[in-house]
Amino acid sequence: MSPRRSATLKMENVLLALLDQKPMHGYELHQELRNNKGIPLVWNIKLSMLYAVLEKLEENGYLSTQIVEGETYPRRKCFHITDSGKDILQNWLITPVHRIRDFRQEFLGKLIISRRYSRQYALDLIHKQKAACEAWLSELKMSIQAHNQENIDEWLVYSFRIKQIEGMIEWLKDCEDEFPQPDFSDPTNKNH
Amino acid sequence: MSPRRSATLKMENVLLALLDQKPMHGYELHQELRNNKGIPLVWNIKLSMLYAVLEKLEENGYLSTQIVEGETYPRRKCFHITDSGKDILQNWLITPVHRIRDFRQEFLGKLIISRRYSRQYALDLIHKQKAACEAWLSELKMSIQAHNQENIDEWLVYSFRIKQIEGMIEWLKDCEDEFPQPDFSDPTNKNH
DNA sequence: GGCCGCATGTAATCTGTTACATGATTCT
DNA sequence: AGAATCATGTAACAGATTACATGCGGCC
Repeated sequence: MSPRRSATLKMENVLLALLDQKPMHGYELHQELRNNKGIPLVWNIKLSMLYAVLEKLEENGYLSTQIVEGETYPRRKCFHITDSGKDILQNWLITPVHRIRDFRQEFLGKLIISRRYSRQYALDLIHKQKAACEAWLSELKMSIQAHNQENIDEWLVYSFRIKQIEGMIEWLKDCEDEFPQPDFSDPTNKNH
Repeated sequence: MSPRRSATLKMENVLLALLDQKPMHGYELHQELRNNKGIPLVWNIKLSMLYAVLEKLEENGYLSTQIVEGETYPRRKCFHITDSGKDILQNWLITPVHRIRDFRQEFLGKLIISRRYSRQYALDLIHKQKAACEAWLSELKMSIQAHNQENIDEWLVYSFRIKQIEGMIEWLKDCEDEFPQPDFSDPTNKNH
């Protein structure tokens, strides 16, 4: 009864993705995160916090658990991703972020994760995000047109956002070019 | 005894700045914020939250209060900025932000507020922030040099940050050019 | 009388983080 | 025996935000 109401997940999806590769217990997951090259640059989580988040994900039904009594090590609580968890993760990975402020952490997280699945995944995400950015850009350019006289404060804010988004778009283009390896893990068609 | 320990202020300085112009009560301050053109674009605060923040600022000694019993209106609690509050505000206004993620909200807030004091204030802030950005940039360029082979995840993160900061620097330069009015509120020398 | 604007706040909730508690195994 | 690592959590605290409570005065 009363599964804790799920606020929309953000970086928690990173955990789902790691557990989608292989089931792990909390401590192991934490080491996996620390050993990772890219993710710690955009997301850090303390061990005690990790346990709390995993519990929340379990309450929401995205993870199931299994106690493993070991003879050579203390008991472990092993987390498996559920079908519901896979749905949530899948959906997160193909959806661009909808707010500028979510780009620097959440979009980078998505991209790093999506690249682990396949190059095509990552490129699709990049294309969708570029479209979203271009929509923001044209909206902002209308805003700045509408207000450009008199008010400098508005000009400051809007022109800054425009510059930011232009940077994002340029960078997304760089990314498209910068994924060199032809994808051989996903040959020409969908899931086998 | 035990004045609530002051976490470093961020956007609360905006309130100090408005109260530095003239003392106001909470409700009035809130309207002042809403009527403002620039600030609501970077910072929104609900009325009930505002009261809580004002109380915190008072406990920290940055504001003092005075009850005003009116005959034609309900009783008001009028907030005045203290010398201590002026120090904090002054210091905030001349200090660039030290983390990239504080730029889009906190730096824009500083700049909008500093412009109300004088053009020279704003230009000084811009120069300092540009220097800080350039320091970040050269640090990041070293990081990306050190890691550029093999690891794409690191490249993603560092190259994005570099692009962001380059955008900031360009925009700061645009700002310098875009403050047209020769400052006549601060003629040639310091506070009279 | 009822609603809106003025004016102030409290209580509850949610989120994130840190500090602490516990205990087993392995290494020296 | 003592320290480090493995392993899991709870309790406490801090911060932001929402929802709710209260009461006056003026207008329709």
